[in-house]
Amino acid sequence: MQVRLKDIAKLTGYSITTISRALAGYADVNAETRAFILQTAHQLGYQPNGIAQQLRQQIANAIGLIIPSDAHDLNGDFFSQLLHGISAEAAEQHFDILICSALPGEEEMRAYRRLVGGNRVDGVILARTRRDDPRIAYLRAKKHPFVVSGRAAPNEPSDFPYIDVDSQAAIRMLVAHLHSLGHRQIGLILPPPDVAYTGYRLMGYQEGLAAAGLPFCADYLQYGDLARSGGFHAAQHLLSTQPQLTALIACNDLMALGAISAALGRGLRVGADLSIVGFDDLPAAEYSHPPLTTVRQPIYGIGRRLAAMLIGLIRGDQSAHTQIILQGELIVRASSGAPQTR
Amino acid sequence: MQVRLKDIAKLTGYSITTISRALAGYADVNAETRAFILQTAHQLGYQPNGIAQQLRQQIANAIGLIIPSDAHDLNGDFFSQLLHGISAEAAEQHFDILICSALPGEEEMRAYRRLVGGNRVDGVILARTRRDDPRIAYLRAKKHPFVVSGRAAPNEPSDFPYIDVDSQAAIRMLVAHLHSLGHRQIGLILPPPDVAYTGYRLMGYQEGLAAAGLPFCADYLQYGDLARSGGFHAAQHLLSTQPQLTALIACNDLMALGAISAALGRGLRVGADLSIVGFDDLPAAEYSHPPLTTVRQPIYGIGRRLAAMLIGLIRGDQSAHTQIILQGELIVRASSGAPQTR
DNA sequence: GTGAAAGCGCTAACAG
DNA sequence: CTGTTAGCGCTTTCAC
Repeated sequence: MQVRLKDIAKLTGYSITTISRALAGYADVNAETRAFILQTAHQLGYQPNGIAQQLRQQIANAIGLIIPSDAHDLNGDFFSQLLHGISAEAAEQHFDILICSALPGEEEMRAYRRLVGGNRVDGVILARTRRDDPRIAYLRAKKHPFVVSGRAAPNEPSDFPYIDVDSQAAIRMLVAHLHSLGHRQIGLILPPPDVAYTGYRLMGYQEGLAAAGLPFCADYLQYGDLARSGGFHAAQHLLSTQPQLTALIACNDLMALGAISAALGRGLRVGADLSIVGFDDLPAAEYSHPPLTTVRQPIYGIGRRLAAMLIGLIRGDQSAHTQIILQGELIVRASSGAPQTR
Repeated sequence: MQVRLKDIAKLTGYSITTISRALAGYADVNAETRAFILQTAHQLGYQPNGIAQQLRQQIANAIGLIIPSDAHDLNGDFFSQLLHGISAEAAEQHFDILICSALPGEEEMRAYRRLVGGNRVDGVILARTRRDDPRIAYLRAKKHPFVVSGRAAPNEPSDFPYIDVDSQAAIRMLVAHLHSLGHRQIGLILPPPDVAYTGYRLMGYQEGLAAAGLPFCADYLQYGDLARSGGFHAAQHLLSTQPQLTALIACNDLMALGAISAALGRGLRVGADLSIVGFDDLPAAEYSHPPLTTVRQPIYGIGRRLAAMLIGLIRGDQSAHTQIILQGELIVRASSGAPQTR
C-alpha cells in the first residue's frame, strides 16, 4: 500500500533522516544522493503522509469554513463563488479546506469546537455574521486565527480582521441612481434583521433618501428571507399595500430576482412601470429578464483575499490583521428605467 | 493552550491510558473513575487532537470532494446543494469534508494525489464525470474508495459505485410532455460533448421523438456551456436558424433560464409562442418568469446518499458498492404550454 | 481496573 | 554530509 520514508530508506540504503531532508530540499545533502533519492521516491510514487506531517509540525495546513446549512438553498451561488476564491488561494499556498455545514446554533458550535479545538484546522473563515455572533465570541476567546466575510452589525465592535463591501454606500448609490431616473417612491426589501449587514443597508437607504431630499417612510420597508422567495413575497406585499411605489431596491440579487418575478406576475413591465435593482451581481443577474441593475461585489476576489489574510495570520504575519472595505461598482441594466405610469 | 490527555492524567492522578479508555467509553473502567475523569475533561474543555487520532488509527475520518473550478461559476447552485447533502451525512457520521477546487487537467490530478496519496482522506466523491475520466482511472488503480455522482458516458463501463438520475428517461418525458401539448418541432440544447451525461440526454431525446413518431433532425441540436450563457447563445442560434421550432428542451435548468432570456429578448412569449423546459429543478426554476417546467432531481438527497455509500465503503461494508439510478419527477410550470402562432 | 510500553509516519535537534 | 535519537498526542496490546 502506502510508500513510507522507511521504504525509500531501505531501497536506497540511506537513513530515514536523509531521505526526509533530501525530499524537503535541505541544502546539506549531497547532490548525487539527493538525485538518487528523488528518483527512487518518484519511482515508488511516494506521497508524504499528510497526517504524520501535521502531527509532527503541529499545524494542520488546513482552514475551516463552516457554512450555515440554510445558505445552500438560500444563496448557493454566493457561497459557491466565495468558496471558489478561498480554494484557489488555499490551493496555491498548499492549504486544504475543511467544510462543515451546520445549522446556526448548538450544532454549529459543536462543529467549531471539533474543528478548532480538535486542531483540525489552523484558522477559520466566517461568513454571514449575525448580531451577537457566538462564533466570533468563541474564536476570540480561543485566540484562534479567523477572518470574516462581512463586519459585525453597526452597533457592535468589529475588532477582527474582515473584508466587507460597503453596502451602505452601495444602497446609497442605488437610491441615487433611481432618483436620477426620476423615481420618488422607492421601496426597500431587507434581509432578516438578525443578519449583521442588514443595518448597513438600511442606513444606506436612509442616507440615500436624505441626499435626494426624499422623505423616509417605514411602510416602504419589508423584510424577507435571503432568497428568491423572500424577495417575491416582500415585493408582493409592498406592491399591494403601496401601489404608489415606482421602484424597489432589493438588498441582494436573489431577492431582486424574486421581486422581478412578483412584478411580472402582476403584469407590470419591469424597468418601466416598476424599476427593480439588486446587489451582488450574481451570474443570474445578467441573464434575468430584464437583466438586473445591481452593484457588483467581487465575491471570488473577496474569498481569495480572505484566505490570503487568514493564511498570513496563521503564519504569524501580524500585518495580515487588516480590515478592508471595498466599494462596489454600479452596473446599470434594463431592470431600472425612468418611471412610467400605465 | 491545547489540553492533552497528559494534562487530565496529571490532574486526576490516573494514567494516560485510563483517561483514554474512560473517554472512549470502554467498559473496563470503574464507574466512579470514569465519572471523575469525564468531569475533569469537561471542566478543562478537553477536545481530542484529531490529527493524533488519525495518525494512530490510520484513518483520516474525512472524505474529499474535488470540484472542477469552473463549476462554481457554471453551476454554483447545483454544487452547493450537492455539498449540502454530502456534509449533512458526513457530519452525522463524524466525517470531515476536504474540498479542493481545481481545473480539470494536471492541477486536478495533483490535488487527487495529495489528498488520496497523502492519506488526507479515506475516500472521495467525484462529480461531473467526463468521457475517459482520468480521475476514475487513478482512483481505480489506487483501489481507493470512491463514489460518483453520475455514470460514465454511455459507451464506457460504469464499473464503480454511483448514483445517477435517469436523464435519458427525463428527456424522454420532456419530449412526451411537449408532444402531448401539440409540439412537433422541438429543439434540444445540449451540454458540451465531453461531459459524460450528454450522451444519455441525446439518447433520451431521440427515443422520445421516436416514441412520439417525430423525425429526428440534427439541425435542431445545439451544444452550449453548462450555464445561463450557454443556454442563451444556443437558443439564439436555434431560434434564428430554425424559426419553425415551437419548443426547446434545455439539458439543465440554467441553460433553460438562459434560453428563456434569449426568447424574451426576441419578443417571444415563453409558454405560448415558444415553450422551454429544463432539467434539475434548481431553486431558480420556480421563480423564473415564467416558472420553468423541468424534471426534478433530488440533488440534496443524492449528495447525502453518496456520502453514506462512501462512508460504508470506507468502513469495509461491501454492500455499499451499489449503483443507483433515480427517476426524476416531471414538474409542469408555465414555461411550457400549447404551441401558438402569433 | 489500571498502568507501562510500543508505535502510527514524520521532522528536527544534535552528534559525529 | 549523514545517522541516531527523541518526540508530536493518541490508542492499544499486554502485563499485573
